[in-house]
Amino acid sequence: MTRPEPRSAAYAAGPPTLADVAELAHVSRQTVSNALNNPDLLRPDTLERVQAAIAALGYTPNRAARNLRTRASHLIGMRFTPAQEGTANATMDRFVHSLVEASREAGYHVLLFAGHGGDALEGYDDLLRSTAVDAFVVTDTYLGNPQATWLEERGAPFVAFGRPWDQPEATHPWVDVDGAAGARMATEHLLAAGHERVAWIGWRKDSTIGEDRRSGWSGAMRDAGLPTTGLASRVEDTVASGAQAAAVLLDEARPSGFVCASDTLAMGVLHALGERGLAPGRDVAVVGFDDSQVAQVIPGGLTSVRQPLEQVAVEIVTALSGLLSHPPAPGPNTLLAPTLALRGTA
Amino acid sequence: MTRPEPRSAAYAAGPPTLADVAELAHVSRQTVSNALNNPDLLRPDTLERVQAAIAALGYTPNRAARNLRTRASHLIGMRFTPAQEGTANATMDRFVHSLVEASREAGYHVLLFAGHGGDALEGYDDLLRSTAVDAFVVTDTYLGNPQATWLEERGAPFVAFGRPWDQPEATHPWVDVDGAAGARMATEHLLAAGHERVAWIGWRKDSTIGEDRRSGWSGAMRDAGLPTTGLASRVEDTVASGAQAAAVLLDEARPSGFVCASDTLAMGVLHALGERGLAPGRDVAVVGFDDSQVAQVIPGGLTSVRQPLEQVAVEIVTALSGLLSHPPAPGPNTLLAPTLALRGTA
DNA sequence: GTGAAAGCGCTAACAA
DNA sequence: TTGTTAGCGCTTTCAC
Repeated sequence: MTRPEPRSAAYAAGPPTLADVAELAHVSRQTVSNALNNPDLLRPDTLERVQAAIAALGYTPNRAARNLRTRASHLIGMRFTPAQEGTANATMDRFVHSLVEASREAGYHVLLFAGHGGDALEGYDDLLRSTAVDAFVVTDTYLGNPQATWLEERGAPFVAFGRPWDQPEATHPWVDVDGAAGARMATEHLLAAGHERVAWIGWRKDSTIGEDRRSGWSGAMRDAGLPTTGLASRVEDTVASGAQAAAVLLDEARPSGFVCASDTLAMGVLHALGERGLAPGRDVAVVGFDDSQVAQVIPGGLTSVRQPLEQVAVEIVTALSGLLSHPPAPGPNTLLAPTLALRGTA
Repeated sequence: MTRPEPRSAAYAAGPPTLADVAELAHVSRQTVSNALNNPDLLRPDTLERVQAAIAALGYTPNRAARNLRTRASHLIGMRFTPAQEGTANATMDRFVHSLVEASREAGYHVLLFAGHGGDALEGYDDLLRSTAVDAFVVTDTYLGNPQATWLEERGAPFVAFGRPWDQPEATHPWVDVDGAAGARMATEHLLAAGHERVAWIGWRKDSTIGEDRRSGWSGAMRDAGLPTTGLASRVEDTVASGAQAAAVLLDEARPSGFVCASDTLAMGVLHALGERGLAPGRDVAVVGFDDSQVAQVIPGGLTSVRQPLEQVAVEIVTALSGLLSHPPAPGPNTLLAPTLALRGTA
């Protein structure tokens, strides 16, 4: 004890420390620490006295000191990429909030960092080497990016939102949403409503996640004994591309319904329908993907596949907790089923 | 120096420490520290040798240790509230990313926390007392919430996104967007296009921010010598409310244009127009507020007032840096002008 | 310009 | 059950 006089809350030059609590409760610093971390070790009356002192001073352990000692920050790092302008993609907002909430319940906070221009890895490297975070949540695995591999090589704990499509040798934990099941659900919904010519507008072939969703559509069509030839289009994820693809399909294949890989593409379809005076939902059915705000607020609403992001976040934090426990207890990877948000277009 | 043998990067049991670098460069630990924090103090050749060692080991200072010593975390805390489902409000996503980016340039990271159910203050209190963050960014001042006052009482450094409308005695730094100027800009745009009966659909009167925006509309109308009687409506921020308000106004006041306090309300107007077979932009002009994804992707696009969130973030971080420097240098509060994103509806 | 010593606030190991 | 000792990795005096 080097500090000459203890600081009361009223005269605090800074937040109270363990020593202040100890002095007030007439115990040693270690006993206060135990009261916090191993309350079972204390005699009930001592514990009570210490807790009273803690409450009286409004004491909360200093994070930096605790982090230094325990070699843990209780921080989860995540690279935050904003929704692209001009698209309807908006899963991030919902996911981040879910992650923050789920992390809190597990005693963690979420630290955001940006991809430093070209080098996405730099942010990870910095945080890792400075031991600023305990683990990462990697969200953009679908880009075929090297982050997962890179982190795995370094033995950095992380959980991916998204399966390691391109890395069959990957062994890291992941949580994902079954996109194929989502597209199948959407397609079967249209088939059940009597549609027979259901078209697909998806992403370019190099998008594994897009191909996965597409397989849900083609599988459902095949299972129903319906042809798919000429009914599919692979384009960029923009409204204009969706509109253009829809126009071509309407001319050449006369579909009565569209299932799309994204709400952005679905908006393109609505655009194309509008230009032909066709009413979405009545003349032609449309289903999007992601249940974005756009799907929710456009007149009539856009039927869309909704990812259970809250559940994804919970599973990710569970996996993370397992990973960070001693000894590490990697849980099973989980594949969650999406739901279909029914609205006016289907 | 208690560690028996230095750890090379190859045999690292953990990340290298200052001592490892010192040993490799044949200098003392303090010299390495100086090389990092006060390079001017070193002789060029020593500096070079130390830097080589740092690079060789891939050394990055341990955050927890540095934080403990310097009593700073280089973390900025922010309460993250997700966009409400069923609305078009989506400023958070863009703002958070801008903040992360601006913070990075100033050497900070962003730590997110959730409002613990009812008690929004709890999250702030925890982080503050555990000295987990250096400062806060407070975004939801418009709710008339007590956070700003609460933080100010405790002398906690923070910058608000939003003026302290309800607290005239507040002296904390803030950055805001001039909502009145935005609504005025939108209104004047319609007036310049020949509209004379421009209606306003805004929020309830207890929303100061809503009243501010409304004043931009009414001011522009007054300046143009036009009447506003019967041309305004105050409703809840939902699509349904917007649609209902638009329907009433169309029946009773025959406006040729609408300016709305949000894109959500503007979508309601589009809804109402659609039901009457009126074409947005051609028959009736509509302007929203926030330039959400919805505004960007609906067929034809929704003209909307766009907040300069990137700039807001930069100003906030600037203010924060001033606040956290020694001695604190509070900058001037800044009020930024929005722009008008012109699209099909106006 | 460089090195030695001290200590930030906490917790792990051990002693009493 | 409680207290003592040591030290996490870093930076800040202060000698040299």
